[in-house]
Amino acid sequence: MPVGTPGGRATIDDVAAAAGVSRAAVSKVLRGAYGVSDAMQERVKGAIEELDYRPRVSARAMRGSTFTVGVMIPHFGNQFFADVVDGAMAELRETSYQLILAPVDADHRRALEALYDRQVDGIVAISPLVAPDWLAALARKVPVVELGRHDRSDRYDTIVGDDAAGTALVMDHLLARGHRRVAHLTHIDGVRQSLGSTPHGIRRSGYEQAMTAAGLAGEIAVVEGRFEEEAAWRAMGVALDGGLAPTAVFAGNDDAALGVLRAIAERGLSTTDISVAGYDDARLASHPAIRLTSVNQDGREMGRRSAALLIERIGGRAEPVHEVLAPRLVVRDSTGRSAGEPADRPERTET
Amino acid sequence: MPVGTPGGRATIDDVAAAAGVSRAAVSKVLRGAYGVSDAMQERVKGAIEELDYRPRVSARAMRGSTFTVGVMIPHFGNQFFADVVDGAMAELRETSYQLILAPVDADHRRALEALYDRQVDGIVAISPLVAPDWLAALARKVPVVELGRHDRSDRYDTIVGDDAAGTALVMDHLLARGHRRVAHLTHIDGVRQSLGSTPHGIRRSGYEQAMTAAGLAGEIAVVEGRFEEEAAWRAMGVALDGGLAPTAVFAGNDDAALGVLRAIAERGLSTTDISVAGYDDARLASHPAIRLTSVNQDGREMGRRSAALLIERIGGRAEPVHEVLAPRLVVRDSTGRSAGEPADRPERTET
DNA sequence: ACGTTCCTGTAGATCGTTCTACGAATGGGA
DNA sequence: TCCCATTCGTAGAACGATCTACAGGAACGT
Repeated sequence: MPVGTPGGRATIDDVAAAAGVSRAAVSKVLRGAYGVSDAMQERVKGAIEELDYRPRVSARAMRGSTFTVGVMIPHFGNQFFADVVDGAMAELRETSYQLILAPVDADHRRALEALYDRQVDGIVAISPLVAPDWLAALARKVPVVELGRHDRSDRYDTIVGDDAAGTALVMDHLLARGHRRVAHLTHIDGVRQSLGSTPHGIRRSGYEQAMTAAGLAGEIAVVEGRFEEEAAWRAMGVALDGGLAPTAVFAGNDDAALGVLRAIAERGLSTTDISVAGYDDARLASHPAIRLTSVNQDGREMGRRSAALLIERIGGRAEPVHEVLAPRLVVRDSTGRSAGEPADRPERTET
Repeated sequence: MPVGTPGGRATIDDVAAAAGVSRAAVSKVLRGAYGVSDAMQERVKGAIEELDYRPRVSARAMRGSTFTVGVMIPHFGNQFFADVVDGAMAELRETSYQLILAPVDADHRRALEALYDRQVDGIVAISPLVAPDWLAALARKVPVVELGRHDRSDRYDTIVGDDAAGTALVMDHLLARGHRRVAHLTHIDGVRQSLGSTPHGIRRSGYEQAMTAAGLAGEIAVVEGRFEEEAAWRAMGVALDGGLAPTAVFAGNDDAALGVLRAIAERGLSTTDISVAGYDDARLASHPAIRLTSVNQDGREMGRRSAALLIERIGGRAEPVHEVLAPRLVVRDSTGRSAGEPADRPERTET
């Protein structure tokens, strides 16, 4: 955009007038449609350049599509979600689709509606708390791909990590190390029956099952916080001060794990006293100052894949696709470095 | 949105038909305009509810405004930027404006154009690399508030931290601790003369000035990376392996500082060997596992303030506003914990 | 010379809102 | 009874693109 027109915005009519052709002709050139001579092409492109003309998406939206894809993530600053966005962006790079994000402020549905109101051609969302039938209704009007939902609607596609398997990996690891007083930090939402269908719900019940199966039902201790560093830190602090004394904590995600680590460190303890494991394997987990055991989910790949599915949906696919990705445990020092073991030994992976 | 209309999307005409009134009447009710009886109000609202009608933003955009504010940040996953978005969202919460984000993929201008094409009513952007006159041209067509630009256009408002002052705080601190071989990790962009006007440019030249003023011109060592953990880690690693042996590193932001810390730790060193300071004072900097000395800029407040300025601009203000925020140094263990000093002493702040 | 075909370009309807200008009641005062 | 205000509601023209249907002309074959 060179220094543009002085007053308002140039329209397709301005371009047509400047090039001495009809409005329809300009539209043809813009869309690369059939029936345009080289001479006209030339003149129109010149006029577009000169007037610094850019078609309005809103006007286009009135007929047909916006070539815009909406992405909704519940929280910025979460590395995993950022990776998802990155992946989706990479997938869309070579297409004519532009990506926009709707930030979430408490109500997930409002963000989805905001995208819908703006007539995006499709939506990629991480909104595990939204009711299935509400989502199905939305998906009837605009293609939707959901990340992290365990329900299987035939109206929207889903991509989800196998949270039960991931949780089992973590719990097996901790229990194998001899831990008995294992606590869990969960994300508490306003919704009731989300236990079986949300990632945090499944991680929580997976924890409880694993404890029960190991004969440790009596040791089950769930700390209710949120999957953000600060909230988790606060909740963990309260729990510790209230007498909770676990030897290991399974935090529902890495941000929460960071909060747990903070709470522990503030009380003069370290991961040799209380082991900590997280979930997501955000980049920071591998940082030498953190060395957090975590469950790897490839956010970038998930984002990429979800964008690809969405494009298929926009292209007309009607049959639902549901993909489940296998998680991978990455063991680091935050759990069970035995005394004397070197701190910088290579990471180990279990699938 | 209850389970909605079966086929396409309900329009204002559908609502009018259902309520047995004219299209104009429905529009009046929607906008809360004058000249509506209670009875009609009632009927129309009923029909809207029943049909699950939501006005299309695109159609509204054809006449007047979209009540949408666009935000552009260069990079997700950066805590500081996330705070900015959070602040802007908080400021807009009670207004009728909705916020959308455009993610950036290499070209900052493309993201800004994407927002412009979608006819947002105003733009908040962090795009220090975009040329001033290009930005001025954009700002002539849509209100723009820029964060982190040191130029003062009278077409767009700016909010910026005093990077020169912040840099001086860091450098004074490091030099006062007796460091002489202080290196700097900068962000390298494709643009030439950005030295004097971008935050990273000013931080870099501030570093060079401070070194020169201290008679250490010969010790100046600038490592060129990017302000992301991974890129900074890589660049620092190369530099260290290439023989660079500083006693302190001033990283241009906190993400970069994390990368520096990683590179150092990987080589068997710690912050007692090489002090590290960052910039932004992201939440993570205060984490007990990191304890990074940094320069605090209140991202949330900046975001809040920029949204407020934007609303003023949209409301018609023409005179430019340029605000400069004073930074504050937060000293933590990553710089100069003297041997024997306890690790958990309270943080100190210098302004 | 005439008809057919192909290639370019145009007219004009259309999408879903907003909003001005106007018409139809109603009620009150004279 | 008539007139004028006031109130409530409607008709219809925008807004800026897309895209179908069509018109005009050139090229070609007979």
